[in-house]
Amino acid sequence: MAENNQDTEDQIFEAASRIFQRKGYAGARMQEIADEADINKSMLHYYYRSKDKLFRKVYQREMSRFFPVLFKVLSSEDPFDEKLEGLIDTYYSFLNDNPRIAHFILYEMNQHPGRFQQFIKEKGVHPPDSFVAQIQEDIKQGRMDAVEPRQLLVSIVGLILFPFVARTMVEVLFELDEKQFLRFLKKRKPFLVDFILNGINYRKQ
Amino acid sequence: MAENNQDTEDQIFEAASRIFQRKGYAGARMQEIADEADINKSMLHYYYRSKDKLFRKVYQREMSRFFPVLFKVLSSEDPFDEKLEGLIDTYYSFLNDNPRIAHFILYEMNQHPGRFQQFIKEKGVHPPDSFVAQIQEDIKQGRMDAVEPRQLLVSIVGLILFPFVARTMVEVLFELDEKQFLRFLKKRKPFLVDFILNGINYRKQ
DNA sequence: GTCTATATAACGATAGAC
DNA sequence: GTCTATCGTTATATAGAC
Repeated sequence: MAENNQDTEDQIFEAASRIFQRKGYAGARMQEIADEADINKSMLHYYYRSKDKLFRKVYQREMSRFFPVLFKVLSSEDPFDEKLEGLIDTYYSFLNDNPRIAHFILYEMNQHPGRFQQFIKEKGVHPPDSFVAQIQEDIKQGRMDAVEPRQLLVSIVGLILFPFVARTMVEVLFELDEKQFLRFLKKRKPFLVDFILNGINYRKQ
Repeated sequence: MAENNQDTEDQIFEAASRIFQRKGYAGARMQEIADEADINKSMLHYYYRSKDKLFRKVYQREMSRFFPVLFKVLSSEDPFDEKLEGLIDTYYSFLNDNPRIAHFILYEMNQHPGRFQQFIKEKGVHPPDSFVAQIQEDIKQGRMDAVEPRQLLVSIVGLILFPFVARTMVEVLFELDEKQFLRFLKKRKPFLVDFILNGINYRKQ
């Protein structure tokens, strides 16, 4: 009882975030969010007016969390191989703490491309120029094959994200329980570093 | 008018398949499916009883289309590099004809893991043993690095699927219109072959 | 088999007491 | 701010005429 304003508001928000990530906008129920927050359903409307407005706030925050994690690492000064390792480590622990976020983002993004585009423009989110420049320099210096930076970036992100997005597929087809799946992920980190560096013929000088 | 039984039934089914793939189960409306099929809404219930039953049939068919495309190519007798090229070609043209299917499958799979597992067991779907055996043989013969076959398989599939699943992300972040995106995909095919073969240090003998 | 009309239930949202 | 009760809409599903 007597839990008030900011606490209640946050509690609703976090509950909504979990439910929307789990069920998507259309599949989520206001009653379900209220139950998850252990709060009366009418409080949701009191603080957020409507399901749509509540969803938009959740959407904004999850988007704002997802992309900086990715792009911040990419814009560091480290050489490519170290950067790659850093990215994989950072991304894996982030996705481990937010196992549904990649799914949520990919799904809602395709559901409302316009909303996503607006978000990206307003926030000025974009792959760091310095990353592209670094790759071009590495190619010029003969440290890697002449690859298209965008193809490489999509490949790296895809390789990292895919097991999280397709977790059920991996678990069921390979008959892994949760523990075995986590071991699979752990072994994937060194595998990916080797695989990607080999893939572009990276050689440190 | 006067279009009867099998035709009507199929028309409903195909319309439902498109709408469910576009909106997901929760987001799809029976009225929307009826409109898409250009058929009276009560016909949906006449032929399929309920939204749930209609969805399950669509789910079954899309699953039954998706996995064989993947696993059939993998179980061929071709050497690894040719198989890889064949897989990329086949998968790309399949995904091109069914641009929403990967999304649909990944989403509904995670929404009902139990249903997916049941489907996989009943249909006996699994990665072909011959593919694993081939990789082990190639490693033994020194034709590729000692990689874990499952990590490699997940990587290949992820590299192919990701741009389709994250299409909006790629288009918006790279500021590509539809035509430019298709060119990106086209250039991706040779890129992927090189990238993957290099990634495991494949050398033909 | 196909249509219109309607039952039934679920859900988002609001009113009003405290 | 929090609760209960309820309104208004929309969605699925069915009844019944043709």
